[in-house]
Amino acid sequence: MKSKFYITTPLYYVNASPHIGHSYTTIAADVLSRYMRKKLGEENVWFLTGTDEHGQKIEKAAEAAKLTAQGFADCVVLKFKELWKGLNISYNDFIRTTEERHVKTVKNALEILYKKGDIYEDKYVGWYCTPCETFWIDSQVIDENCPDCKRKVERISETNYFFKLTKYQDWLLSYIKDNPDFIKPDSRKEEVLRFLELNKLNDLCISRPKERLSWGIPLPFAPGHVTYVWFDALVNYISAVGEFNADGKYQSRWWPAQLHLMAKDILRQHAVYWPIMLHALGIEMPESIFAHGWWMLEEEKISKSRGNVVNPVDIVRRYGLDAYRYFLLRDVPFGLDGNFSEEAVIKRYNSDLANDLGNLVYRTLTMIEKYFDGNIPDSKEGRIKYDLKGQKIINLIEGEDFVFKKVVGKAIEDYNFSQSLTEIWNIINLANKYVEETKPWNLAKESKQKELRAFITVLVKVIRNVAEELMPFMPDTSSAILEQLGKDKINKGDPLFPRLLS
RNA sequence: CGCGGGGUGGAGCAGCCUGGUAGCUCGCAAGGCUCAUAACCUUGAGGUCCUGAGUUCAAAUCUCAGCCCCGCAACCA
Repeated sequence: MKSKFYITTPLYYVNASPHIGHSYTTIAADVLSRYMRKKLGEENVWFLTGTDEHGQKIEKAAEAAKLTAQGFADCVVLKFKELWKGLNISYNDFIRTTEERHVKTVKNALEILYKKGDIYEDKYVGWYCTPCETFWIDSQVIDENCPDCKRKVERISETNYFFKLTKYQDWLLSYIKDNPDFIKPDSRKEEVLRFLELNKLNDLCISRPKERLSWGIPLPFAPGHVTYVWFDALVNYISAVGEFNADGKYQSRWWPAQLHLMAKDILRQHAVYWPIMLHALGIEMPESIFAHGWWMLEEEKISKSRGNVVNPVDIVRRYGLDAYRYFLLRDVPFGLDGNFSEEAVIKRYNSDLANDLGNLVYRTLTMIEKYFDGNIPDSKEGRIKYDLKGQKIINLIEGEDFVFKKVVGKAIEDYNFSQSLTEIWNIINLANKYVEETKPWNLAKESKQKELRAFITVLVKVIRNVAEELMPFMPDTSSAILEQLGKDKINKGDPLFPRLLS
């Protein structure tokens, strides 16, 4: 692990409002960023997100909304930014592909590749599906219909510009093989490898004539054409954190990225197009690319006809922000697909947050009020003699090896968020058991103050450590817990997660 | 021969790569306890690990064949 951490989400396409999927990727990136800031220091972490705003779909959507393309994009960007604020996303930078810094870098990149001969002009003859913005060759088209959307395709013949993917296919294949951590998880890496082994890449058409698409970045060497969306969008990862100097050398404090995070549907672009673009530009590869799974909406069939789609804002309003963040990262191992349902959210909320965590904090606070008059016993006051079980727990959290901290951190660094949370819950459960085994109410009756003091100290330490480790996942909850335990006089107040009736 | 994911106690999953007493969470049942949010703790019931064949001393785990389910849509993470 390097001493700095640059992480990105994909640029979200602004042809509509953000949904659960966007929030998933971004929350995961946020958790990693927060964790890394704690580990490496604030100044050594850079978290980038943003929006992809060019292309035909945007142009069309804007038209439908009776706005200019830029005006339309501006509106949707606001929605994204609002959502990120609502989800407590701690991004350092938000880049839009319509910003000058980005446009400039894209143009530079295009120019460099053109001069180098990696972009060339050619006549394209074939079929084009306007709604899909996709080119098809004869064999793919079925009765002059788009194989994807089944609508009529147009026969077109036009001059376009192509990027020489073919030239670098072998290089990419061996790069991926030589760098086993480049594409994660492994199953995805295998997918890409197999794809590269079994197929011959086609050169990528990276332009659209202006007559057909005006909403894009013009090619510097062919002003009658604009760039294709993916060529535009991927470049953001470098345009946001650096620039090309006069010699065409890219310079940046943050590059290369430690991690590009995305969902599995855009792995191809990130694992094939992007590395080749970088390589052709003479730029270092990102350290790794991670493709996570999808959330399947359980009520999908219903929601399609009824039109009520799961909206992150609604879930947060109903169950709270941290419950949402917790659910997404806990319920399904990162990388696999999951099923989203409110029922599942409620289950997690009640059993994990209310019964386990919330209740542990609450019962502990109550005991501090009851047995110690609201003052947390000072652990410095004399040596504390823990009982055997208490000592075991203390060893886990503050023994030489800091086992607890280590296993939680290790899982996060492996991008295994659910595992990390499971480890945290293991110690929460251990603490709940410890209460049962120690029976503090008996100690109180027998006025065993010393024992009681040691007992409470164990619980307080567990809770503090849990809050500490939970910070990247549930920042608000962690702060609330630490604040409560930081007061001179405990006032337990309301439970953190009141049970929900389902 | 389209692509991809998957079939493990009532539900949701882990285990499979690197074969060797089948594990977790929820639910259910009984009991315990009272500091606590009808919470917490203990114990228990419940499984042909899709089918068949093969490899092996040994297969949920490896090989082959077959069956079945899901997505391939949108706001596409």
